[in-house]
Amino acid sequence: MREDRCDCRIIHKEEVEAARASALGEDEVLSLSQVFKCLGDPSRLRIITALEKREMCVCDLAALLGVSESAVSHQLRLLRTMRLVRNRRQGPVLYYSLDDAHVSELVLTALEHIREG
Amino acid sequence: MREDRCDCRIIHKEEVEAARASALGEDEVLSLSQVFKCLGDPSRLRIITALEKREMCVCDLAALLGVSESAVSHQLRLLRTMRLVRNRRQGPVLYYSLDDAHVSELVLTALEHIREG
DNA sequence: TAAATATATGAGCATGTGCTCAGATAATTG
DNA sequence: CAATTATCTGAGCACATGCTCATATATTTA
Repeated sequence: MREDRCDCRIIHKEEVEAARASALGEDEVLSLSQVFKCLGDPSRLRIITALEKREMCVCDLAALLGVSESAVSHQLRLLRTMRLVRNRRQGPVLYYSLDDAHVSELVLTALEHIREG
Repeated sequence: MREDRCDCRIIHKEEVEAARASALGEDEVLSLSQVFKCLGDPSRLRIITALEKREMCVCDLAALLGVSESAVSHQLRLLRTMRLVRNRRQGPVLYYSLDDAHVSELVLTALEHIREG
């Protein structure tokens, strides 16, 4: 859609050009947004903050959140897709834990942000 | 809904109790999710990453993203509500910039995460 | 104060999201 | 292998989200 828009409303043309030149690629912006979107849900955040301290299985997470195991399983799939959590199987039970340190770091930084409001 | 669910599906009762005891408060989880949700949109992320390097006004941001000024304005309102950006007025023009260092930090951490995939 | 510029806002609509329900899959047990 | 337990998955529905369009507000200028 960019093509059929006129430039007459641009106040600082050079700033816009500079911003466009240094902007992130479309793919990276999309991946970034998916990671944040994944964190942008209360249920998934409660899962993540629980997993910060211990690994947990699906039915325990469901009990903790007070929602169905199906719902938790759907959420965990999303979190796994974005590599925010991983699991290990022990018999029939899948134990979930955070995938790497970035996840805790993101939550911690955001917590700082809202707490200093 | 938690009350009318039986506990028979809990495998590790003590873990669940411990998790529940150390869980974040409902309000904080909600605020956290709103911050991440705010970051979880490509348009808003493009705004934020542009503002990391320079302050910009609404119409320039609209030109940069290739969307209407109205759309940008709506997004900026959300970002302002979550204290992710702030603005200063210079005559009729509002210049937007990032609100604090947490914002860049969040984006940077998430970038690291997706780049090491 | 009327006109122009820059931005904000509300309503409405198309699309996305998160849940539930029903059923499938995987691992263990008798 | 049948039954049980733990988890996964697809479909469908209620609600949220992000855009556009029309209009309102704010600031400057003539």
